[in-house]
Amino acid sequence: MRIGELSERTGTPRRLLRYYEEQGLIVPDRCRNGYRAYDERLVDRVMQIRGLLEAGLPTRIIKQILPCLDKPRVIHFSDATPEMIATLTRERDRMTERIQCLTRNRDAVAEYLDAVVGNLRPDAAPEASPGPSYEVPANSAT
Amino acid sequence: MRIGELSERTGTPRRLLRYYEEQGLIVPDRCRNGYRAYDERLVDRVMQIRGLLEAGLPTRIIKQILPCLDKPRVIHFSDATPEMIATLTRERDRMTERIQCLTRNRDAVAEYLDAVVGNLRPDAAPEASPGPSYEVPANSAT
DNA sequence: TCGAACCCTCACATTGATGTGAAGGTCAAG
DNA sequence: CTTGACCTTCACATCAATGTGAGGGTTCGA
Repeated sequence: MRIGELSERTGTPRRLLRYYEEQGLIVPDRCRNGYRAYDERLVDRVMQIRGLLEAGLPTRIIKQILPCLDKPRVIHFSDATPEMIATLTRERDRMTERIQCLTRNRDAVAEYLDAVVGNLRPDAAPEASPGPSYEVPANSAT
Repeated sequence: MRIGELSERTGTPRRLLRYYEEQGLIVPDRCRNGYRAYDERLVDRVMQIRGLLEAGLPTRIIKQILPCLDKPRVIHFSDATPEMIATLTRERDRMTERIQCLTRNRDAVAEYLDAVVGNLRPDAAPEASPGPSYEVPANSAT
């Protein structure tokens, strides 16, 4: 497929697809006329890239971990230098930290929301703890 | 404490502490001489901010979710406008997506690492062995 | 043959999070 | 009083990710 279709299917601006290529994250073929030709599998890959970028990983790191994520478990020993192992280990741990931080804070936000909508919408929420120190204003329904 | 101590205790450049203040994420007092005076609790708060930034949240969003995270569960109903509820819900869901994306990819990296160090020596310095790619025979769990 | 809808490269602009440094005020110790 | 280690504000620089558009080629259907 060409860049326009990939762009639509991934919700990614063409500009960024070219940028990811420039950063070495994806490597499309070229048609005879110079147009980029993307493999079907790049749809998933692009969304994976976007997710990782969204989660704060820089392209430099994404480029390094992408080869680990291919379906047929193939170990490229040329990539398995000591530095690469160290990098991957470090990134794995950093990702774990991010996950923990995000989880903690997501749960706190969710708890807050439960408390708020529990007061505003008594039909949708299960019983929250009896209100310790927050007060319900007299607000109109919905 | 003053900015230098907070900087050291959080591993955060002074520049960034002033930046976070400019963005409304932290609000230090001021001594009579104009120096910023930080409360002890800001140590945790700054590290929380850094974690969230690291995880890809912009300061604009962090500013909005921070008030939900205070220990004594106090609902500020002035913040509980419909737009605020919508924002928090959206951000909660985005955080969940990030967590899922990070978890998937972290696990893949971890699996890859397990396979690699499972073949090399898990503890000693691995050797830089040039060579082609190998298919790793079906490996069991660690 | 023309126009619309694609594609290309190149290049500059912007945004958010940072780095860096200048010019100067405060304060404790020598 | 001076020096050094703090602090202040201001401002410009950088970096990665992204926006935007100019200038131009390709393909296809009316």
